[in-house]
Amino acid sequence: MHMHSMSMHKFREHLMQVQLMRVHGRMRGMESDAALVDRWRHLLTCYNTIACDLDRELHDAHGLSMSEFEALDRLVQSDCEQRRMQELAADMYLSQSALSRTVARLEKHGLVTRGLCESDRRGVFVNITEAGRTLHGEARKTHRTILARHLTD
Amino acid sequence: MHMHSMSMHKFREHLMQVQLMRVHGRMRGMESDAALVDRWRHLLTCYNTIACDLDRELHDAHGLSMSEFEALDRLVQSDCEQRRMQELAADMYLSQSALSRTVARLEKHGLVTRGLCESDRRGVFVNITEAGRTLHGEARKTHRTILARHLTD
DNA sequence: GGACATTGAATGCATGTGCATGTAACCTCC
DNA sequence: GGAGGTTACATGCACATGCATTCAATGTCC
Repeated sequence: MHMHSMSMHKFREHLMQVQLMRVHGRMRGMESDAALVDRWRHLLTCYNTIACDLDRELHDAHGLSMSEFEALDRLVQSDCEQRRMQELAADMYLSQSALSRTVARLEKHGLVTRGLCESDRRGVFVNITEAGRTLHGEARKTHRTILARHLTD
Repeated sequence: MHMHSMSMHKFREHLMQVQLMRVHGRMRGMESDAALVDRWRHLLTCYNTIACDLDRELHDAHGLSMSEFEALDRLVQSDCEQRRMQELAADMYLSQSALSRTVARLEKHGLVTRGLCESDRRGVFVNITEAGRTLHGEARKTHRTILARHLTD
């Protein structure tokens, strides 16, 4: 009987410790960790589902990769001529080298042209061509349709 | 006066048409298009910022790519032995071939082992090793830290 | 039981990406 | 004005990924 009382006491101590941990210790940290990971995985699947779909359909319908379309989209949106190159890279998620090659690809297909900047001859202007505008106009429909399919609540 | 009344009438008709368009026509469609693109761009930058950071730090600190860590994370989480291969590919965003190579890489570094499935000898089990568990335990801290840095409101 | 389709995984191939580096133009400080 | 550093872009390289294909094991229909 004495023994039983003791073990009960210890059990209560244990319960209290757990409760303390939950309130401002590790347990609570672990809970928010799980929530964090959930949010991250949700972000992962969202992004990958949409990006994959987008990339495939843009390619099949218009021969454009996602990055290429995003670049065209930025060029159309702010159609004042500026030293695009670095600004595009900053605005898009792409690294500088990746953007360089993306623009090279677009240029090869006649969708943009590279122009030298007079004031700073290191800089490079990227100008969208008429063909570029046209193709973007068509691809934009595909783009919006797919976004609507996935992103509408 | 009659004339004035007429043009006023036409003007009112025009206003009504605009309003109708806004309510359930093109104007509203255009507005939601812009909102859609905003949400998409937000998703893009969120994902790329975090993924880039995560990939770099996991690589520098533990020699793991993001996909490799995600695979280990899944293996630890549900540690019952199952015909992982295809389930992993489905659970993660990866294509079947990409997962095959990811597992090959992990195996080469001794973090997982491949095991044959007796009931269906086409299937492949993926088992995490002790070294894999250990490395995952360390990498998990880095992972959670970076998620917290970006995903905490 | 044997021909044909299907499934699970591995692999050849093309490609897009990031990192490190190269190269030219610009800037600064003496 | 000339040396050293910085900036803007291009390029060599390694590599992860997706698609198409291959190969073996399984399932199906006659």
